[in-house]
Amino acid sequence: MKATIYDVAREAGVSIATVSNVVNGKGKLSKQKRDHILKIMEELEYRPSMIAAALTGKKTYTIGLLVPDISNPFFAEIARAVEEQGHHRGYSVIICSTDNQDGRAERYLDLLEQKRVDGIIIGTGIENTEILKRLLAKSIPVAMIAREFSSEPVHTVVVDDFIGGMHAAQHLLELGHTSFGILSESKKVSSSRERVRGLKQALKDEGLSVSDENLMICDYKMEDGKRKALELFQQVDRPSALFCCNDMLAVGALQAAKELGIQIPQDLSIVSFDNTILASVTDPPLTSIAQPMEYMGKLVVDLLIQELEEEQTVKQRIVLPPELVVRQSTSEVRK
Amino acid sequence: MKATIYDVAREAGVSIATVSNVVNGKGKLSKQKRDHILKIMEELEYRPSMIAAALTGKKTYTIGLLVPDISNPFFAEIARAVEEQGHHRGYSVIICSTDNQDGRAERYLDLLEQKRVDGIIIGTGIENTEILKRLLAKSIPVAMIAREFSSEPVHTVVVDDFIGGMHAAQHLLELGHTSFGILSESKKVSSSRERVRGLKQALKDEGLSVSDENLMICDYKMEDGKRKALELFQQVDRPSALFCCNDMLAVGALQAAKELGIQIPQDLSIVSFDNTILASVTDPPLTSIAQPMEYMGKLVVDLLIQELEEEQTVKQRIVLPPELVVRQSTSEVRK
DNA sequence: TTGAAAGCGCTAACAA
DNA sequence: TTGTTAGCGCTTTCAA
Repeated sequence: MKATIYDVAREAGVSIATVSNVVNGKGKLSKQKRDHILKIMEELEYRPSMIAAALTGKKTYTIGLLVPDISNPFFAEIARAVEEQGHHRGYSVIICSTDNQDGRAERYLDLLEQKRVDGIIIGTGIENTEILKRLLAKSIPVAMIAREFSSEPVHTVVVDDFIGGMHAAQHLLELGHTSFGILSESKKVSSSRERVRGLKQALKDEGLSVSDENLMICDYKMEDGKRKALELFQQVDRPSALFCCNDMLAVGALQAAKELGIQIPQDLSIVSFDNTILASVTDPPLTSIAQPMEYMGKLVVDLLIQELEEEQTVKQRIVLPPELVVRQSTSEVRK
Repeated sequence: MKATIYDVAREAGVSIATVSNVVNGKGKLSKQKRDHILKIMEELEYRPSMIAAALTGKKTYTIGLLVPDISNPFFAEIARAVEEQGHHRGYSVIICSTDNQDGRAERYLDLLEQKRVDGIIIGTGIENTEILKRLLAKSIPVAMIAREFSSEPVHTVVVDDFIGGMHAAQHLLELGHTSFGILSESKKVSSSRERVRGLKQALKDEGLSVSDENLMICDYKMEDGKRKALELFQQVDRPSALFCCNDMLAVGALQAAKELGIQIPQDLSIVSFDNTILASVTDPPLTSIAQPMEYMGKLVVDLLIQELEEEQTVKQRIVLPPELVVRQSTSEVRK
């Protein structure tokens, strides 16, 4: 059976309080006695139960991470950064892939609450704002990453999606494009919404626009990007430039283009968003708006831990600048 | 403050035992009383503490997943499958990226033990077998995925790496190649070792071999694959075919080739392993030996849960067949 | 069918 | 400096 604090105490001839003290580095006791107890713990392979500790009021040192899909490279990189910084600060992370479904998110949130996690990082869109409001009302620390929730103050780390969308537009405009298509995620995903808004705004500034039939709403899956891209490409007036709200969709578009014999970038320029590993390895490599994923992950964790350790109440909203990375999926428009 | 079982009991005018029963669907009590209690729980937003439940002997319904790097697409897909099936069966998963460092793995293992996880899935190479032996000795359920640990019986789900290596060799041999290079991970990674062994065996069967200077040992990072590939490509007798132990390394090799102006597959054929999303989007797309990641993830979880719920002792070792997926990174050798 | 009470492994007063 | 003791929120006999 597993050794408990009682076993150690008995074996060492001290009280459990003393053992507890050496485990937590508290109290003053002779180095000799401490070493002795340490030795006993070693012998008994004693592993203090964080479960029991948590029950007495300590934290669980566990946080939850909600993302649409951990196998999506963007969220995989975010997760890695969160895990890294969490671990560094003494917290473990439980992953929760929501598939962008409110139902799943809600169930996961409930579960995390039951597991008494110390905080939750949300990187997934949640349509029903009630869910988030209820969560916040519970006074369990929450921080958002790569997603916004504007109707309530929450710690947030995002890239300026609107500016990112504008960057994409400006790049395409400089290349002479005048007709545009968009592969976006559902409007409930705040980041995609902003990106599209930024793109449209920049176009509008030049007296241009995107027609409704050229704006395709997709799932966040590659396959759906491909499907919707096929649809888009087969319309009568195919645009000369395509903006994809993330690399996954862009990869789908790339595949659709290949299937239809559309040459990238000669026949069609593509700008994507995120700049994950995918953007650098595709054929051709994708021009993409980069998000500093690693840094963002580190920041949310710090924000969250700051809140739950220092109970500070000023909610921060950190907005990082996106960066255009030009590769080979964009070129001057063919006259 | 959070509602406890006492609050519910008091409010409902029953004992905590009764509340406990309705939470767990045990005991027989009138539908009326049950509904009443359910209603109170709703009102109080009662969320039973799994921490407290775990302390009384119940499980934590949490498992740990050790992988080298969750941001690596292969492990991201494995993680997604593990999370999915875990969630389906009622378990949460804590991710642990070890960077292939024994030290990190050991610390994570200790932590998971303290958190009293119900079981651990290991998908990372651990050099020091003592660590694993100690873990197994503790009678905490363990299952391996995509990695082997042969000196002790453990539940294991792997692809037949040896056969996979042979497949790669056979494909290259059929294309007429006679000189080979290898980008492998460290020998401590059992899967890579077996893949290389399979490749070499198949070559040997044809009277061929790989010279030592053509076998490069890499980190599991893309950058290192590139670095080692550059080294390899700049040798006097550049091989006409390259086998990469995983997609990440192959992507690195692709980049090295591009940098040196080596055409793939005209100047060099590349076969990689894993068939992650990367293989399908690179330029050119990679011929790769596929592992059924999703299925493997589901299987380990089932194996692990079977062990920890039914305390069955016969350790299973499930070996799945790898599958050659031909894309455009391989072609007939140029005479 | 329901309740009282012991106990899970630990922390944190409070005493000694 | 060290020990005693009362919880933390739940499950689980055992009685009623």
